[in-house]
Amino acid sequence: TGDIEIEVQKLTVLNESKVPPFTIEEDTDGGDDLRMKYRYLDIRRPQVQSNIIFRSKLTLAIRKYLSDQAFLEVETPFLIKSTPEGARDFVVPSRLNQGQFYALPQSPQTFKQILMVAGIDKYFQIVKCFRDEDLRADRQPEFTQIDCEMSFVHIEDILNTFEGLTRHLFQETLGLDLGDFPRMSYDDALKTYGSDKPDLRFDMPFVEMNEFAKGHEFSIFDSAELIVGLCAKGIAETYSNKDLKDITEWLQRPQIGAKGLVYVKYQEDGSIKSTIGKFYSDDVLRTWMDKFGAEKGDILFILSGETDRTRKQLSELRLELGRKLGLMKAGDFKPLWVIDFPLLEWDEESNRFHAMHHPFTSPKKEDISRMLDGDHETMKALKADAYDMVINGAEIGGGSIRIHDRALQSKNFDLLGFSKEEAEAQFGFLLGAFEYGAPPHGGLAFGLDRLCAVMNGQSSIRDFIAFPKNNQGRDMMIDAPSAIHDVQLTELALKVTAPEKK
RNA sequence: GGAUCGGUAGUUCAGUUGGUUAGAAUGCCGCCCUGUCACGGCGGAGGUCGCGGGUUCGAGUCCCGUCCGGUCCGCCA
Repeated sequence: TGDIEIEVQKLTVLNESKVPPFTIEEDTDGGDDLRMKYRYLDIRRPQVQSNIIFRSKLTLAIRKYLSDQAFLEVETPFLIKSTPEGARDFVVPSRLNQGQFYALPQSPQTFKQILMVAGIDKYFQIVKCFRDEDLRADRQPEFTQIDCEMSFVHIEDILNTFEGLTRHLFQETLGLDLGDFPRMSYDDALKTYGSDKPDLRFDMPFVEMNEFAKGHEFSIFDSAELIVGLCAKGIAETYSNKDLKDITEWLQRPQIGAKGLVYVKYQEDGSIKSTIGKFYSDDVLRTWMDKFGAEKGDILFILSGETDRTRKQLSELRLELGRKLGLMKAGDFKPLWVIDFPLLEWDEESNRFHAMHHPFTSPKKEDISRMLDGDHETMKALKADAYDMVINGAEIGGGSIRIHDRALQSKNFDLLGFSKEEAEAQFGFLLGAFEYGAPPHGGLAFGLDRLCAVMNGQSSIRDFIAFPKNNQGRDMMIDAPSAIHDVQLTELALKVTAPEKK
């Protein structure tokens, strides 16, 4: 800012530069595509540069904190046997074993568990993971995890340890005290916010309305599995008919898929205006206001239909209102532990159970006996010692207490549809380890890129990664012939793309 | 795999119901100014309107196809 003046006496140009394709300044005029093509110019911009500096500082703070807590950083291999379930694997052809492939790890999960059996009681690793799935603003096919595991611990130990780490990181890098993280069960999160990663920077909780909204000859509500609404404060006078029409249409887009939106306006003069005034008297609608804790000037938004879908739709509406009404303030951080996830998730399509977290997750102690001889409905209701850390509606990390008993692990594989042979072939290494006094253990993994993005109030993780992937990724690929130049792959092997999800 | 938005100077974009020579800002080049800092003044260069086909007297604009990109859904244990 002009504090220092330099009198130039001699100027040597070390190397000339062409005119850059976009302005290399705080605010560039370059589009995403151009910035990626000339990433070496883009990274010169203060914005991107400070992101990369931040990431470096953050990983240093992580290593320091965990080391001080006696965690050991241990590397695990990248060229490994494929682990089914979950995402598609990236594969690498093997030179020595024609027609065979390595998979790149989706996470070092089994390796870190083996380290627990091996007596590395506190492990961490800042490690690349690979999942062959489509990109998103907050998702890259290769991404970095802060991967952690501890032996002889209960769920409390883990939550406290990594809440401590997170609090330390915010304090150290942003000078912010996050305080104690609130906790919420998975069931409550879905019931109250329609999401397993609610953004708590604003409240706007759901109110379920079946009990008092049914039985008024409004057939849409009467036939719905769930009627649920939320209250938007103080917008009744400013939210126009056009706004209401727009938000309804927004909800009806195929991505969200709501059938329609019911609103009840409680206007400043005390009058009620609603799409369903024909079925409900103003007096009845006023009693609704009490249930929502609504006051004059508020609007209730109500959706109905099948439970899961309706919750999800209302959750989208909640977030959209939060954005539109400016309730997600920059610099505001609201962390949350979501706990007590279900162990299993029934998949209608493949007609089998999937692991909600992963196949090594332990059911809650009190659920173990029910897991061993329960029926289908019991299985659906099993809860796991699994948890997610959520900050501002972003899933920052997640983990679980693992199974450390061979028999229980076998039972879990069984439930997930693995045959004994398949389980042995895929996970024999780990199952064998469990037979030698495996300690109780558990851990979690943070998404480093997401943590960086959330801490800096950015929605995209892209600018924390020096060389991110774009959707095509062509610039990072080589043609098959040169990739496998000295491997005599069969025609069949050449056609292999990636193993399909089982 | 699906939905949706977009592709026009180096860049970011505008371009009406189809109608002369396709514009703006910024950047770039030249000259002038020299305490400026988003400097200012004057002048100038720069476009196969993604690509291919069609309709039309006439297409940046309408239709069909195709390629590329963004966002979202599916997917992401």
